Amino acid sequence: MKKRTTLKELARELDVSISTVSKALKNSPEISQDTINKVKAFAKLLNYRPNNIALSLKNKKTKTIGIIIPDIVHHFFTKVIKGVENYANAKGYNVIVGLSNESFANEVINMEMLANGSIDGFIVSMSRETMQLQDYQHFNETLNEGIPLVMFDRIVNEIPCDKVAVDDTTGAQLAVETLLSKGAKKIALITTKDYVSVGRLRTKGYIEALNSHGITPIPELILKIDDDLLYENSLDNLESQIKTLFAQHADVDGIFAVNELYAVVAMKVAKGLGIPIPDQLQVIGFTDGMLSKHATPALSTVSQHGESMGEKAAELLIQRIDEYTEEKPPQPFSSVIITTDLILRDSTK
Amino acid sequence: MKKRTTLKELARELDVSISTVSKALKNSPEISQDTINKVKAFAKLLNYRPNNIALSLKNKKTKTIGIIIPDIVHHFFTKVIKGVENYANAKGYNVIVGLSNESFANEVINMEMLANGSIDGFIVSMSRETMQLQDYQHFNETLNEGIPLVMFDRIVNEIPCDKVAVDDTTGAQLAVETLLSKGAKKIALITTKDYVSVGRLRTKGYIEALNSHGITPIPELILKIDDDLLYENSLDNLESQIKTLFAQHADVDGIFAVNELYAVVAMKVAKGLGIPIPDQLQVIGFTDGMLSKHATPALSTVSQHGESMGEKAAELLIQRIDEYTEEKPPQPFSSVIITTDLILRDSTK
DNA sequence: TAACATTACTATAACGTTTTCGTGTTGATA
DNA sequence: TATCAACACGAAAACGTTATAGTAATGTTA
Repeated sequence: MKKRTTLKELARELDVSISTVSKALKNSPEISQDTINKVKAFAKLLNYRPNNIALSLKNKKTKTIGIIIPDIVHHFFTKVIKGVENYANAKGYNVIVGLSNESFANEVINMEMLANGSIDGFIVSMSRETMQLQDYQHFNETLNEGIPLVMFDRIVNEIPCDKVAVDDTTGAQLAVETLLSKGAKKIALITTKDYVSVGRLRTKGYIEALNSHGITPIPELILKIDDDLLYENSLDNLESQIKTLFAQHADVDGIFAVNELYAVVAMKVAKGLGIPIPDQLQVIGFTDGMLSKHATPALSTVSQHGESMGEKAAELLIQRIDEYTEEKPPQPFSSVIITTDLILRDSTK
Repeated sequence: MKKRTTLKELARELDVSISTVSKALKNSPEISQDTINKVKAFAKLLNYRPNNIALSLKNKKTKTIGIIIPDIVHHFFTKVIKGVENYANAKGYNVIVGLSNESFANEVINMEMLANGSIDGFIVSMSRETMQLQDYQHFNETLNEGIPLVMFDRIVNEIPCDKVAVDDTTGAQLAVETLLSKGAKKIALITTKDYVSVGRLRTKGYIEALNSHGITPIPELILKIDDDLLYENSLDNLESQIKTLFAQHADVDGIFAVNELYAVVAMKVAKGLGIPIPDQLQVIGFTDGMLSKHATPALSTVSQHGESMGEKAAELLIQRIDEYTEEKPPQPFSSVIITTDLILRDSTK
């Protein structure tokens, strides 16, 4: 268990100054080829590698970016992380992950932990609680300190920063219109409470699609689930609500759900009630994850391209970091929309 | 966009020395209460927070740990990350994620990137390629440099470090024995190639269970899938292999699969062939993820408790880091086994 | 009142780099 | 042979901390 080799040690052993060693390793023209060779050979021998922390301190940049997400067990978020990693690593950045667990306090703590010089910028998707409380002070503080921030997926307009979002409304609209075009007459919606932006927007898409087809949305067909359910095992409540829906509206022949779990649970309930899918009931979900692919029947769904979102977010962030460090004039903030794709599988005709 | 406040600025503004400011903020008895109050008030006013990087350089520890995994889209790995985060954050550590994408080169690059002072220790699950190549040099180098390492899940004995594993063999054995006790006579196995340690060990459990019941394993009933399939969409090959199996051995009445995806695909094929589950065919998988819970029928499975594994790994690592920094005598390496649980659902009788 | 403690600070080194600005040898030039 | 580049290197500051050692100005004691 040896200590890490430092420039100082190399210098001492080679009987030259630290400066010389540093310059030699960087092929400085100030240093003779002879010395360069000697230093390099010796450095390789001792397996010298520069200390990143010292470099970070000197350069005032850490070459790492922090990503704060509500939950990592969600397939969508892991896709985003993967995208961020792809882009960031290629650019020589590391990625540090903070989990808020949908809690405001955790989000704040995590960001504070990282904002003290550990990272050059943030990529964030807000926790549910933050959206509820509408307290965005920690974001604004971060921005004020000169730390760039890119928000994705769960976005709010109040924060002046780059954003990457999914075209939730359009995606939902297309899904519902597809259901209509495939013959569904009475389409139910399973969504989240309105404070979750993505739920709200997808609900909007659902309503717009119906309206544009001259159909008046029926409130009873809209199930607004408390998002807690997603993260606990207590899906029973969701199941019973869906059962009630079927009981009261036996003629529902289409379901659009704002995530794949809701969709899969709906299918499960329907199958339990002996309702054939897609013959009597067609279902479309949102987010193309494991569940959609391997459900029976395979779920038609709106694919969000999480990996692309992550890549785009990383790109925007690193651009912004460069802008700061190179003291370029600030560009206006961009809001990138990643378009969705409708993937038709066996839960639709 | 102000600059970060430093001790130096506080000192200048307050017309005292940097040392005084530093000590005042730490309530040093050397400093008068008067000055302490003044400094603290001013520091709060300017929103001073110490620069982590400078502290890292000084303390020679970064308070962050690196976790290197083959893939983040796997539910099991995200569970582990969550466990690591839980424990690490509670101890004031950050978690930095590196993805190897199952590639040896990526694993090496990622570790090198982090080993240059960015982290205090590693938690690693080897990439598939690394297991194939059996090249563990980067691990040994890391250890030689005094950076502690904890391996989990995909483990190899050659590396002298702490380990956290699942009792793969026992778990598999129990699963197969349960299948037998529930009346299955002819049990097939869907596993990975042998170089994947977990696949090999679970296969061992399968064989031992059969042997202990006086049943001779039939090679044709053992499908060794190339793991590539897991990560691509090309599950078709797997499906066709399973179909062939059913065609040649119509009397197979039990399947044990070494992961949940294989199990779910097997169920899908069986359902396609009109084989009723669990009446005519019982299935048990490994890893309790989304797929298992929401498959129809819900999949009986061996639960690995990924979150506990992550927590344990983090605990071992941080213990080891403390041991290093406090220069305690080295403890022998521990190999912790996280026991599995068999969760019985609807795919078994 | 000289010696010594105590108080409340300040100066400085150190962590491992990079970089700017010297500086002492050479060899060439006038 | 005095002057001046060119060359090859070293010293020192800087990044933001902390910790050790030093130092004035007091107060206390014999």
